[in-house]
This record gives sequence, structure tokens and C-alpha cells, in this order.
Amino acid sequence: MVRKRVTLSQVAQEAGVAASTASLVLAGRADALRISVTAQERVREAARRLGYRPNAVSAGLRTGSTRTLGFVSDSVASSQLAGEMIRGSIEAARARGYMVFVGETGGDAQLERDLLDAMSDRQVDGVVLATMLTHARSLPDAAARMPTVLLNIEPLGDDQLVRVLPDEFRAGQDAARLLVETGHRRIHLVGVGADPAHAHPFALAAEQRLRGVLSVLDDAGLAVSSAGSAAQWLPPEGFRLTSSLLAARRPVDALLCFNDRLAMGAYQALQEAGLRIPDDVSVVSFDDTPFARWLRPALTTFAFPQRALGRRATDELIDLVERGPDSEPESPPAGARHLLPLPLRLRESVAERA
Amino acid sequence: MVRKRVTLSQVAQEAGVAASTASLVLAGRADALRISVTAQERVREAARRLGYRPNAVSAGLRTGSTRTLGFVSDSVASSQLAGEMIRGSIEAARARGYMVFVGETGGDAQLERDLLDAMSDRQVDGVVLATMLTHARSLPDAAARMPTVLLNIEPLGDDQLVRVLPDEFRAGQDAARLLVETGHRRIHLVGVGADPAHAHPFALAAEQRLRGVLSVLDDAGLAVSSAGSAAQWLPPEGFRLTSSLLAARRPVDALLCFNDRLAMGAYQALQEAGLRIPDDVSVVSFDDTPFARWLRPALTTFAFPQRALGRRATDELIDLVERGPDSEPESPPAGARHLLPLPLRLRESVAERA
DNA sequence: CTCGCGTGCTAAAACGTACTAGCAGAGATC
DNA sequence: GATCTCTGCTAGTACGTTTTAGCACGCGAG
Repeated sequence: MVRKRVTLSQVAQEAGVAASTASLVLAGRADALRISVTAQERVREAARRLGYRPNAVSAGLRTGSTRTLGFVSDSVASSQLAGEMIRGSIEAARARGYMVFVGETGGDAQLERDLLDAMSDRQVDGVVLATMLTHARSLPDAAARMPTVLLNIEPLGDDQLVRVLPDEFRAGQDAARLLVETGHRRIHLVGVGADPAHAHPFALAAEQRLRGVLSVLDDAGLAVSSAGSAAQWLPPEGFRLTSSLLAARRPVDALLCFNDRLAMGAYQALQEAGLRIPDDVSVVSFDDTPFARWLRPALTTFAFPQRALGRRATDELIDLVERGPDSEPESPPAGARHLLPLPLRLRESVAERA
Repeated sequence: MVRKRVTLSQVAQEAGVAASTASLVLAGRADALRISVTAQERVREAARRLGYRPNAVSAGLRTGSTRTLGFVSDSVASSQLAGEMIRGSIEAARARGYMVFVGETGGDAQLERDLLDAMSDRQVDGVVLATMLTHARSLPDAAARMPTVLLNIEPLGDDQLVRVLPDEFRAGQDAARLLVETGHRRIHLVGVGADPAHAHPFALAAEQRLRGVLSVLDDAGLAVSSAGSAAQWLPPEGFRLTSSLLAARRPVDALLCFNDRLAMGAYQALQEAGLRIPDDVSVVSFDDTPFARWLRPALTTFAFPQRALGRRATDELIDLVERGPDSEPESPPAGARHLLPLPLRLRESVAERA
């Protein structure tokens, strides 16, 4: 079943040279070390003929670098986010010749340590540490022992690691601006209270997003109203909050939902109350969950850039790894923070107001 | 930044024994090879004190086994399916001390070969080859060269590999039976035609599922009606098919949608036509997509067991790997096919008919 | 006293690659 | 003819394990 792999010495033998010569040729260091062109050709030809592929395990043992990365996330819950991030990470890695080990902790710190150990045992060149849940957190020791990039995490203590994050503040601004500029005046938040200090439970993300919203509404001289905050950002909560907002008979122009699932619940409440979207009420949201485009009318939302985040974090990690730990002399200010935009998906749920 | 790992010889030195002795002790082969209890204790103590962890790369080079698996899928499209499968795979692997490399091909055969090569270069012990798209396909050569388990794939040529698949036929039966037993008579299929030979485009899966449905409807003496087949199983298609079904004014008791996204479209068409679910029309579906429970009324559906599939395939792979290629004497009939059920998620979209 | 045997351990080779140090031979120089 | 330099290559070691073959020692038996 398992055909034996061809080794370097077999190639060397076939080409009539020593293993070291073959190694030099195939590593592209032949010119530097004066191997004749004919010998080079013989080696390359032999390698091709035998279908030689270098054994990465062996090379890893020798050089210490395995061209392998780890991706550890906590997410089990909001699976699509995690899935897309992983996908982005894998793509970026692949493009630069790396493979990635994927691990999930479900938020369990012990499991996280075990996973990082298991990856370290396999000599990964570095890891991406990602989260979908708690955005501010302390870091495992392992993060200090190997090249690490934080994805969607704001570390509590250490400040030295490269971080890749969605630009929540800007997204909040953009969403509010979209509504303000289309003439909406009676804007209600769905999912968070009006006070950024208590924006919980999605901590930093929600808080930053809210601050962005507030800064724009303030500038526009608009009062801030919240339909109420929710512990879970799920459709039933969106439904409940929107229903009671409507029951209170306060004037409403637009709903600014803090994610698509809340928006889905809001849709249901609006529709069951006989209100039309966007003619009576506009709805804008965040995430661009798959179903956002399938709602009727299609939901206008700011896409959470999972894939881009995964890709970027991995690219940063590879940069870090390949730069080597020697060039530390702060060429990049260690602890750089990269913010990625949440692009607008303009669909049908926002109307122009007179 | 990077603290040096402790090696076996350091442990040995600390314990005052030879490296080979330390190896035997830590590998648990001490008793078999008569190492004194005191020496064993010294080794273990030293290992603990120094925080020794065996280098898996080195061990992999020596033994050929890296306790590493590969998971290669084609899916980019229906991401949640893939995500959950991967998650299941990772869990199962983790539980038995394996790590997994994840790769995605997007259906590109060349990329698939490259990924399998890259994994093979890293000496994975085996791979799970999964698909979300085309269920019947030919296999890359690499599959013959290392232990391989097929996930959601029915191979075209070779018949020898272990396969793990959802039990589509049974799910079709279950869905049809659910509707028949609750008294529905005017059942319409949404997404596929009534002829299993043309069940495309989801080939085997849809065909098997349809055959299951038909077998039950036939037994119940019910005529088979289809609202029409769709090239894409997405909400707009579900909406379109259901709308034209209703426009044709044929009597309809229940809709049997071939996935949740079609069902979502069907919901929209029914609601916009002023029909109530389930009072006027029952709806049943397949997949249990996250939004299924958030639709109003919550959708009754048969859950596609992605996670279980991933887990099972990985468990089978590890069994295969650990059994070794030597014990081939067909203890398990090579090419076993494991079918996993699609469990019913009974919610609110099906009513009892008089 | 010698032999044989059991006990407790170790030396050494192997896995496949990377890379340093250096060797052999040809030609050039004096 | 001896020395030097340059070209073209190779021997050998290291990476950190696993594993086989076998060594040294002490003790009991003959």
C-alpha cells in the first residue's frame, strides 16, 4: 500500500554524486559552492526522474524549521466566523508554502495549553492565537516561547505581540453615518445599551463599535436611543427587543442592529407588526452572515472580515517567522496593531428619508 | 524569545543514566527491558523537573510515525458544513493524541495533489479526504500511497477505501414518513424533480435521499409531486419554486424541501401568499442549518451530521493507521462503508392533519 | 576455580537532511 | 621541480529520538 519515498542519497547515487552535492544543488546553493553545471543538471534530472520530494520532517529536525504553523481558536459557538478565519489562514499559509495545524479550545485554558504544547512538540514555526468570544484576555506562557500573532484578541498584560483586529470603531461610525446621511433621525440601537461603559457581553468589540456609533450620532446632534441590550445576540432577542420598542409606540426611523442575528429577529418583529422594510423602518447591521442576503428585503450590513483577518494574521506570522528572531532590533515596532475594515454590503434594507 | 527545548540527553544526564535508558523509561518499556525501579524514578523525576517534552519531529524521523493527520476537503462554498466536519475531525484526533493539518482545494485537482504532497512530505500518518460538493469522484494517486478514509465521497473506480457517509436514503424515508404519519396527503418536493435518475446536481446525495422519499410515498400509495428542481439549493430558488406552485393553485398539504435554504425561500413565499405554517402548510427539510431554529415558526429538519461525520472518519482513519499496514489480512472487509443517520430536529413547522 | 546465567544498563546505528571544513587534482607561477 | 591557487566536489557531523545487540558484573552451580 505504502510505496517507499525516494531519498536524497538515492538521487545522489542515481546522479553519480555525493549526497551533500545533491543537497546543495537542490537547495539552490550550487552556484555559491561551485558545483559544475553538468553535475547540477545530472542531479536535477535524477531528482525529476525518481520523483524525489524532500522529507520535511528530516529537514525540520536538521534546520529547526518545519514550514508549519498552528492556528488555535476558542470558538465552537459562532462557527462560521471561525471557519472562515481558518480558511483565510490556510490560504495565506499555502500561498507561502506552509501547512497549518488547527486546534480548538472551546475556551478551556488547559486544553489551550495542551494544544500549544502538542504543536510545539511538532516544531511549528509559529502560531496564530485567535478568539471569537472573549476579546480581551491574558495569554498562555507558550505565546512567549514561540512566534505568535494574536487574532481578534487584545491582550490584557503583555503588549509586545503583533495583533490583527477588525476595526470596530470605524465600522460603528460607518453604520451610523450611513443612516444619518440617508436622512434617518429616529435611530434605535438593538443589542446594546446606550452607555459604552456597559456594552457587554462582547466586551471590547461591542464597546468600540458602540463608541463609533455614538461619535457620529453626537456630531449629528441626534439623541441616542437603545431598544435594549441582550446577553445573547440571537434572533429571539432581536425579536423581543424590537417588539417591545414597537409596543412602546416611540417613533422609529431605523434600527441599528449589532449583528445579523439580532437583525433577523428585528425583521420578524417588524413584519409581524405589519411594518415594511425599508419603507417604514430601515435596518442596518453587522457581520454579513450567509443568510443576510437571503432575508427579504436583503439586509444591508457591514461584513465582519473573517477571511481577511485569518489571512492577514497568518501573513504577519510568516513575516515574523521568516524575519527570524535575530532581527529583533525593532524594525517593526513590536506589538503592532493591524486594523481591518468591515466593508459595507449595501442591499435593500435602507431607504432614503425625505 | 524562544527558550531552548530540553532534550532527552539532558534528562539522561540529569538522572545520571544513558540517553537510551531514559528513552526506554519514558517510552514505558522499562519493565520489559529490566531497568531498576530506582533508575526509573530518577529519570522520571529529572524529566519532570526539567519540563521535558519529547520532540515529535525527531521521533517522527526515527519511527516514521508523526501522530499527525491530514484533512483535505474541496469545500469553500457551503462553509458551515466544512467547518463542522473539520471541527469533528480535530476533536477526534485530539482525543487520541493526533494533530491535524487542514487543507482546502476548492475543487482544484492540481491543488489537491499539491496539498496531499505537502502533507506527505510532512509524513502525515494518514488523510481524510472529504467533499461537500461532488459526492462521486475519482481519487488522486496519493490516496493509494497513504492510509486514507473517504468522507462524504463515493469513489468512482477504486473500491477498497473505508468510506463514511450520511445515510441519505434513510433520511429521505424518515422525512417522508414523518409527513405521511402526520396525515399529509398533498406533499410536494422542493428542489428536485420526481425522477431519481435526474436528481442532479447534488448527484448521489440528492438521488439517494429522493429514493428514500419515493419508497415511502409509494408504500403509502401517494402520488409524487415536485414543485420543480433547482440548480442551486438557495432561498431564491425555494421562493421561486414555491411561488409558482402556489400560483398553479394545486392543493398543498406539505412541502418537503431538500435543504434548509430552500425551506427558507419556501417560508417567504408562503408568508407573502398569506399562508400560515404549519396550519395551512407543513414544511420539513434537511440540514439543520443554524438559522433553521430561528425561522418563525422554527423549522423541523433532519440534521446533516457534519460533526459526527468528521469525528467518525477520523476515528476510522486512526484505527487504520494504528492497526498498521501489516494486519491487512482483511480483518475488516476493506472498503467498509459507514452510514451515519440524520437525526430529526422536531420543531414547529409540521402539524397533524385530520 | 570456572562456567553459565540473570540483571541492569549502555554503545551505536539509524532515520533523511543541511552544511562546514577540507581534500584532490589541474593549472599557473617562480 | 616545488609551491600556490583555484575549481569541483565529498566526508563527516549534527539534529533528537528509538531500538537492537551486547557488555560488565555478581552469584550460584558444578
